[in-house]
Amino acid sequence: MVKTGSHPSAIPKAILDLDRIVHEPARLAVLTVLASAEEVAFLFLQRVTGLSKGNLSSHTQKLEAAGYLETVKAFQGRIPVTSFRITEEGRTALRLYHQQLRALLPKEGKP
Amino acid sequence: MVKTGSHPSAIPKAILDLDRIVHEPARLAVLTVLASAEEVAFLFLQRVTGLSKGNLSSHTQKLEAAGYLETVKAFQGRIPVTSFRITEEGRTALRLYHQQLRALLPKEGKP
DNA sequence: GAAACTAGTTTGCAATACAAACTAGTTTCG
DNA sequence: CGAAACTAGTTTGTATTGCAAACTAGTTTC
Repeated sequence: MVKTGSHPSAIPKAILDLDRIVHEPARLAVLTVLASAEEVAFLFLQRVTGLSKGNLSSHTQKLEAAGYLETVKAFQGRIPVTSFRITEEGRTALRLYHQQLRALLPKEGKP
Repeated sequence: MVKTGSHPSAIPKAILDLDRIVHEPARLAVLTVLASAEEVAFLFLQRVTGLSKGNLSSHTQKLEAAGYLETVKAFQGRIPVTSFRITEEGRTALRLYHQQLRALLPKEGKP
């Protein structure tokens, strides 16, 4: 029988409401790391995510534009070092994203 | 203290391994609906997802190209009706995706 | 038989994501 | 010293998306 009408679940539309800034895997990885530490250096982030520098740079810029992280520029001796901190907004967005995902995951062990 | 080294979790890289075909919200919504019924009509799918026709059409084509659904063309009277069925591969991919998400979601009620 | 409607596809455009190439400076070594 | 190689990160160009407006093909209504 072909489904053409009747009781649509609300889940499909909820999926479309996911925060695309967070949903992008590269950025989700970044936010996840940032959420686990006070401040994280660029190169550390690059190593743990495996992203290229360029790619990481643009994703962190996008996250900064969204207000989800802040960039800290400093020097280690005379070498420039860029680090990042997740903001409260970023933490909130990540938490919300997790909640939304939980809501749309079927209960463990469904056919 | 800035994090520059030490014990990287494996999660960040796992996030990057998510199946992008499934990860796109529009397609995840489609697959989710298809997984819940034997066969689903185009227009029904459009209504429950809220996607535009063009958008839905291209996503179903992409899912078909990935082998995750099959398209069934038929006539209802003299009107053409397109329906979709999830394939075994599609079901497997969706299940795997769910497992991966579960693995990377923190335990309920973490700060 | 023109106008309006149904069902879906193609198209063109804007926004990504990504890595190669570049910038700016530092350290090493002949 | 000064060229070569290295560090840290940004900018750029390109290829891929995601999306809806415009189109195709046919059907029903007036």
